Amino acid sequence: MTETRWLSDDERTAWVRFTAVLELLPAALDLQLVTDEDLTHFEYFTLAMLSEAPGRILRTSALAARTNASLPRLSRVISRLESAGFVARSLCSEDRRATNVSLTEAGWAKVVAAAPGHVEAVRRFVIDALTAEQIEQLSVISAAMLKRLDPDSRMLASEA
Amino acid sequence: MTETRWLSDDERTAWVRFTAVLELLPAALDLQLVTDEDLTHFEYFTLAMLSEAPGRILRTSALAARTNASLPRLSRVISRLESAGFVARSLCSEDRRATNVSLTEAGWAKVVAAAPGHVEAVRRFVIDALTAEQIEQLSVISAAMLKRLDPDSRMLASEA
DNA sequence: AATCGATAGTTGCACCTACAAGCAATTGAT
DNA sequence: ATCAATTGCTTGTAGGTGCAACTATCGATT
Repeated sequence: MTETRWLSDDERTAWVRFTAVLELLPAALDLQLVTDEDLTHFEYFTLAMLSEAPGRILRTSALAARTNASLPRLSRVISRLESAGFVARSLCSEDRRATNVSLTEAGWAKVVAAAPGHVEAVRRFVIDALTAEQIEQLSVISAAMLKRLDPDSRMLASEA
Repeated sequence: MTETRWLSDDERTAWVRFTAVLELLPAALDLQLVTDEDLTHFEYFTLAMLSEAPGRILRTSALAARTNASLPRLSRVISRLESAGFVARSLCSEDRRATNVSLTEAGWAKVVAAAPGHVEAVRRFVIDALTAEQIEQLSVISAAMLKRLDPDSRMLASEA
């Protein structure tokens, strides 16, 4: 094994701060959605991805790719959203193993209702805390990290 | 309610990318530690915080503050680390409600063994993906977000 | 010193997620 | 046409975390 390259003081400071953000920000966003809309961030994100899909319908595995969720996880989340009336499952005619998940009217209404509060939280904790220049920097920096974290950009791709 | 201020295109791009990082990075760091060291990132962080404390000992609530954990969560994590032999509980002489948690020799050895791999992962996914200038930008940006997320900087403070 | 409220920590219960096993449908090779 | 391997999704089981309830102790007041 080669010698460990420890972090410099500047690197360490940046990392400690960034780690704190990684810990606190998701919790803060979740809290807003759970208290205001009774949705976890992941549930909201799932509904949001569906709402942006053409026809507001997606196959389960396509939705899993967009939300970076495992199939088992997504399957249960869909079940919950289904019993809340926000999504509906239907069979896929092309491949009878597959299931399509579609956003119901109630689900669409839920996204529309929840979006402003969520965006407001994103502004409060992130966007409005930064200058336009810093937002651009964050964008570039995030892209650089994503190249390492997700080389195939499965997370961002709208499906080839 | 006032009119929603939606995100501009640039803001939205930055946010989508940053969200992906928020989702992928913790999972990537966890994966390295779990597979290589059989420790969750939170367990590692707990041991690391203890290892940096004077005398490698801390009261449970002080440790909870440093790790941003609820007492119930930390209590159970300590129980696990204790049965693994990495930490030990002892009674606090000054306040008999409190418990001190100390790092054992085995716990210290575990941190020492795990640190290089973890730092290497941090480098691989974050530090080495960025220029020195970008690391400085990330540091400043994180600080700005933390001011909103954690106004009292409980997370970073080494306890007043 | 007796008491009431706050604090330190643990535990019961419910929920969410991961991993692995399972079932059904599809694809590819013979 | 048939069988084996793969794919799409669901479910059984185990483990981690949050919230609320609980015990024990401390501190302040009377």
